[in-house]
Amino acid sequence: MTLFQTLKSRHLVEACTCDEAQMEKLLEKPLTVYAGFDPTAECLQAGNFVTIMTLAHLQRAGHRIIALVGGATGMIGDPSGRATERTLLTEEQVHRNLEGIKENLSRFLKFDDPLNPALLVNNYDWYKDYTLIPFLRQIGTLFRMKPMLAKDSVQKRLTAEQDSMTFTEFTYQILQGYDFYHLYKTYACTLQLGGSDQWGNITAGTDLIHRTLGNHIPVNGLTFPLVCDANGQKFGKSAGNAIYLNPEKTSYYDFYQFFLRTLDADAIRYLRIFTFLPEERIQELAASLAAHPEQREPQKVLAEALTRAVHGEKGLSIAQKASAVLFGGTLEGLTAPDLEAIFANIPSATLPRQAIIGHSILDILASSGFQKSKSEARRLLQGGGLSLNNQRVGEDFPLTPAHLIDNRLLLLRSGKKSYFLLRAAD
RNA sequence: GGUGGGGUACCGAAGUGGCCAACCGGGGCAGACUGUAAAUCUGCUGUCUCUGACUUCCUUGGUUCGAAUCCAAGCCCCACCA
Repeated sequence: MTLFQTLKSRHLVEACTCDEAQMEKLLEKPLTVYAGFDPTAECLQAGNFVTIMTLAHLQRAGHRIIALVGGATGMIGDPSGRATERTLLTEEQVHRNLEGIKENLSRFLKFDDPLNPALLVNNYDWYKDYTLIPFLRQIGTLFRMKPMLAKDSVQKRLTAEQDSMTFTEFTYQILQGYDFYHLYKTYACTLQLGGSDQWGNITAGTDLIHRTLGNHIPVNGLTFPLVCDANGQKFGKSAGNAIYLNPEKTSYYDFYQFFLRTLDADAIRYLRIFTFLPEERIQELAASLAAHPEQREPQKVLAEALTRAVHGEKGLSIAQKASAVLFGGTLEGLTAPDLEAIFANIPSATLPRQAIIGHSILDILASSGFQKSKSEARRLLQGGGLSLNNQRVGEDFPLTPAHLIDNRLLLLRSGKKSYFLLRAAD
């Protein structure tokens, strides 16, 4: 199977700037390939996995990988797929984010491979010293208005009813296009990868290179589809919150659970996209899903593979242990340190002991910050959705020292999976 | 700049003097059923000292026994024209 066929079978191909047969042939020889990452957060998100996996496939096949972090473009904001303008990041934020992103990427891409190391570049490096006039003279002159205005991302914003596009955002495609030009000149990079929403930005680059250096220059773009779940929701969000790779932002447990909760209809496709499991194994899991859907074998394999890749054996083990405790039932035999470890990243609060003992559970729910207001707490309690130390609580009552695990912890839970740890301080 | 329309809870959207903490839909939160699935059904969704009280319907003043609803001024948004 050729690399291109592999990518196709893994749902990682949407479109390319040349025809597919040509692309298939191109990928047979080692190329230098790049894809961009927005440094909008201090770490990457599950939504970045598709890009990462595609790059990883290419690196495994012997291509040289460049991960471009958009230090400069991140300060501008990509208008693609957005109805409104992004909040601009500060310079310090972007620099902080770079470090985290490299760390995340290194879980999937080899940056220190002696034969074929991946590269990490930051486009801030080649834009930072530009001042306005040289930029306009040297780079601005390379672009033509008509194609820029014709871009889908621009048209959508210009015709949008509210909130029009700023010049700053409009300039984004110049930077993005010039990135490709720069990487071609510097690293002989000839292929750019991106999500299908990046089409306009990718062609801005290939067009630029063709126009300035000649149509014979073999630069191309390859896009992969944006991943949505069977309900049409964009992949990588859980209840509106992004799933981050950084355990401080998304706990091992939440990360693992996110994949474990994958819909049946998505599980097999996700295995193809997000893991390197061979097709035979995936077929087995598909059969397992069909025969015993309640076992959720594919989901378990998926969650395990990704948690291990991102968080290592240690993170996986914590996530699994936590899952067992949280879905197994009682907290029998668990000590406060156990709970602290399992719930390390779960929302928590510390209150003085005298603010807990003798106070009603209702007051505690609100005063700890677990529930937004006392009314909300009351509704939760009346609706039968509250558990204390994994035991359903039906009505209000005052707390006694007996409720404290190891004399210092309270485990509150709303519904089935929303936990909150309350510590008593002396 | 001119003319017209509009600002109601997380979003959309009713309500145009008392029956309004405000119909309805979406979303969200719980409950039942389940496989930590989907679908479905049920309840809740301003705050509190919670069978009642309090603060809300852009802002500020006013009319009135009583205003989200009427009046005035201001702020903001939209459409068409220039």
